[in-house]
Amino acid sequence: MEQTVFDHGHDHDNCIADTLALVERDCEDRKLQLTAVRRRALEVLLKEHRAVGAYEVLEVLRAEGLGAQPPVAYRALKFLVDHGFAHRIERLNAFVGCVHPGERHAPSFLICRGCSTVAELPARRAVDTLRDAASDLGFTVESITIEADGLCPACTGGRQA
Amino acid sequence: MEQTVFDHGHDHDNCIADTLALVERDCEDRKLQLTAVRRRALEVLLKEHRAVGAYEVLEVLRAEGLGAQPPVAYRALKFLVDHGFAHRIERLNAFVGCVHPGERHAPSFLICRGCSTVAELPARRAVDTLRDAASDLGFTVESITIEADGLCPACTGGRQA
DNA sequence: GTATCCTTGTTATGATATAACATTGTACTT
DNA sequence: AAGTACAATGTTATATCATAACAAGGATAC
Repeated sequence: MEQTVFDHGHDHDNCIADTLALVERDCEDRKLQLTAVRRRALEVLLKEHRAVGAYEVLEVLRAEGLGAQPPVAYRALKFLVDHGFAHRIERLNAFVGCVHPGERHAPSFLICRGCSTVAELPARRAVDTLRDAASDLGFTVESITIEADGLCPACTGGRQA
Repeated sequence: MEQTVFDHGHDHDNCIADTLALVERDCEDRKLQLTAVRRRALEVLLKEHRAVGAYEVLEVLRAEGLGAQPPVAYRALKFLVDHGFAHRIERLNAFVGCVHPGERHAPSFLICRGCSTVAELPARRAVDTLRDAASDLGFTVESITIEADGLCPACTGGRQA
């Protein structure tokens, strides 16, 4: 079974550090500038496996003198999303750090409405199927969003009904 | 192959009338009030196989004295979505009329970035697969969004690159 | 070292969405 | 027909999400 953020025993400090290291590496390889603003924005996302709004990222940046206006946050987030270091969660108009930065992947997301935790699951099969079906209709797919709302293991059985 | 709004020769007037009739029927059966506001909102959506924003719906309602403030439009749209007569397109923060009202179905959407046309495709398989995968992780799925952005047949090969 | 491009800073505004509360309409009961 | 309970609408005000447009600073490449 896939390892996800719902699992216990996932070492979060290393999880952040490892992902950051991967992203740094990737940026060097691809000559991308992981500037202070962008790096900090990514750290904010990675700190929690939860969808974080642009204005929430902005608050942190602002508190640290890294940018005070919305476009700063939106631009940093756009950079992260464009290069596969973060994903936009359409249901929430918010963002999560990517747990497989750099790797080509076809993610789907499980979004808990109890705690806002977002888990990323591979959805290669579903994506290929949809692409093929679209192609049969003459529709050229450029990007796909697959998101499920519901309750995570920790929030199931509680009072979130 | 599935019949979609990309097909030529689809008789749009009948398409609207037929869908409305189905919805009326369904509302009677289920004792739902298809009020003037709700009915008109649905007509606006059905008129075009395109995602329509809440404020665009509101403009029509306002012009016809059916409600002047945003909550009126949002409430009508919520009614339509809640009862399966319309779908929300997360990518666009907008709405489309459902082409299979009443029927239980697991829709996915092809969204053309050229002309904003939205086609609905069945995605039973993908939905079941995701549900199962989530279930294995202890996550209870309540609703699923599957959306693809791209170019429809008519817009492909043009200057929309 | 200067031209170029990328990134950031800032102002202003646009677009989407809902909370809260008052009023009206509908349908069911007696 | 009056009462009552609930559903739907109307309205004000405001929250939340997002970007256009332009100015200035910083990195890189010749």
